[in-house]
Amino acid sequence: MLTKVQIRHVLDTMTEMFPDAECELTHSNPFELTIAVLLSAQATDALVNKVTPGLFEKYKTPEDYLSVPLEELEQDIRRIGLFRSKAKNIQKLCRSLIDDYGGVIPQERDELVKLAGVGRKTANVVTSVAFGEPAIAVDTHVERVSKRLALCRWKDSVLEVEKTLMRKIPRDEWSDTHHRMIFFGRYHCKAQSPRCTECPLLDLCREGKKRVKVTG
DNA sequence: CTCCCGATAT
DNA sequence: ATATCAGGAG
Repeated sequence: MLTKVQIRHVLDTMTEMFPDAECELTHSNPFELTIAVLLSAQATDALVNKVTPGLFEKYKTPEDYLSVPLEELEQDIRRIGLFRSKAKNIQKLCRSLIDDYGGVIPQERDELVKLAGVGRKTANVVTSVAFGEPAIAVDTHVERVSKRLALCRWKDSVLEVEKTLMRKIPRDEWSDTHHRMIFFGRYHCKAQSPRCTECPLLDLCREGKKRVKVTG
């Protein structure tokens, strides 16, 4: 585990590398953001962004998503993958938005996670990006980067990773750090071929040192 | 824990 | 061919 000074160094380095890191899912309101994040499970942002422009043009309100047969919505999002469960969740989500929330995405995380297809990670993204509430959404990138850099323990669950990061990072830096860690993981500390040899954090990364020794 | 699933990189 | 992708439900 890293010291306080080392963690400060990690945060500052990521800020230098990705000063403008932000949500890359295209959206223009909280409802579109929620749909986009739901669709992004086990899919790349790039692919989601290819589908959502047409989707958001066709479906603008919860009522719109409920106005077509399930099979039609499935075909509209088929390219993203996991399309059957996602289409079903979208219609269930829209039904409860109309029935229980006045057709509007709720701002509280405890309410968001009650929506179909919305778990803790998606809820954290929505509260943070759409409503400006400090949060750290632990996705595959944040988990991988946190474990490689020993910001948390290797065996930690995603919930434990989130708690650890919230404890070690100042609250007013949660959202920016969260996005910088995603960029760092997506473009630099990648799952398959991480750029360890050109990494400014290699000296405090056990995983990177091991990897450099093996691969050269 | 398993299952859902197509697109893309390696 | 296989791993991975802004996970969540059962």
